[in-house]
Amino acid sequence: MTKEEQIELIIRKGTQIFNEDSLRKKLNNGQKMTVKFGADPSRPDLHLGHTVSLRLLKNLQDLGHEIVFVIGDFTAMIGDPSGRSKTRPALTFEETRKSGETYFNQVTKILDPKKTKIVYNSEWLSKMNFNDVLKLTGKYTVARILERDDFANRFKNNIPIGIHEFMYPLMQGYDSVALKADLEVGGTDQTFNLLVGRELQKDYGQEPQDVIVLPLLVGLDGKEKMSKSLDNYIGIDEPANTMYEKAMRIPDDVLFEYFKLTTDISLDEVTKLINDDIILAHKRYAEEIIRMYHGEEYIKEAEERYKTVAKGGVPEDIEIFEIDSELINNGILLTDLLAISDMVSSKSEGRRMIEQNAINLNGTKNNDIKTVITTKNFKNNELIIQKGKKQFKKIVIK
RNA sequence: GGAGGGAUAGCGAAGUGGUCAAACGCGGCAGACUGUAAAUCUGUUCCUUCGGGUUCCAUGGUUCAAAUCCAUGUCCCUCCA
Repeated sequence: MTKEEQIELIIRKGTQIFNEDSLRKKLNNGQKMTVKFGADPSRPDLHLGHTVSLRLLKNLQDLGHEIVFVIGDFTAMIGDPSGRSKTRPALTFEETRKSGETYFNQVTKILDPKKTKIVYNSEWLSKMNFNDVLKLTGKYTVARILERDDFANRFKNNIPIGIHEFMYPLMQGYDSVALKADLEVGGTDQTFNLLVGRELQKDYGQEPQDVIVLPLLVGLDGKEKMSKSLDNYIGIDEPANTMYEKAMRIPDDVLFEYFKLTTDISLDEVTKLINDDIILAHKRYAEEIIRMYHGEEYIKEAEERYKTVAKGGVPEDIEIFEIDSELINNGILLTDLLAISDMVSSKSEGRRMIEQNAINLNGTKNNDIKTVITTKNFKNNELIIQKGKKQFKKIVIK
């Protein structure tokens, strides 16, 4: 690929670019850029959604630019005092460094570690005194902050906004000042914050960074953006088998997006694949991501396995639950077994599952809630319980 | 500082003394149909030894009986200053 082609590829990926002319100039003159990318330290498990940006960053690295990941440890260490996001407890210094390390290890699966740097924004934010903070806040107005969509919505719907939340865009923007960033990359949900960086840099007498806004990858539910917490993700660390399965489950009408955002296959080819045979297109996608994150040699096995399992077969890598022989010898109610092996969250739910004909014991449906499990139900010392189509557990007597 | 409104299951939202384990919608799970897709239809969605037990922000109180009434507290919103 020529340099011109590489540049075009980079430009093409952004849904929005501020400012394209300036970015082209910087890319063309070959001067080494500092490319800023904000990272969320609380969830370092990478999935395909992250790879949309990472792949672009890789393109930039290939042109010789330096990628700087900014870990927002400052806010993470304070925690969110509003109490509404209980999922974000305050982290200790050590914890933030550790997740930074994990982050680095993961992103360098795609990126060149030599051209990748991790920094923590507490390095400069924690040194600011109240004067500095006032100076920073003085650069912006409430009205301008309220331009941001999610603030505007919350305000309109009477959902509280903490003052500190108003500060987040400013803090993120200030990161760009501290780093003297030339370019920042982020998802469409970050557009506002990315632009604040530009404004602040101007105020602090710097050349404003350019910004590439990337589309967000929608999750396997076809609705929400891909995220671990919604469990609609394909992780790049997941086994090839799982990737294959999940790839087949991508809703048809977003498959094109997946190809476009996460692979290098030309869009013409993708269009053809999808129009010709949607199922084959899914398979092709599955092969593609397995090739990228595991290797060619894993494809065949994953495909074979998918075929068997799809036909109603039983996967081979089932989670095992060991049970005391005493319990089995005395006989245990199926509802109880389901509950203690964690297949259902309560005995009541277990009973419902049985009643709804969702439970399969070693391949045979069982809808009697009074079923008692004894050694007779075991074959070669194992009992495979299937709940619904996708959940399996192998019970083994200890 | 003053006046008023509110907090109900994962979420949204009814319910204002017994008929409330709490309508309805979304989401989740399961069954049918399929391509382990979507759409659609059906069932289900606090726990339970199936007798019952524990829920409607918290703590006290009134009552034979409280999600519902009263007191205090916590949090949120609106208007005025």
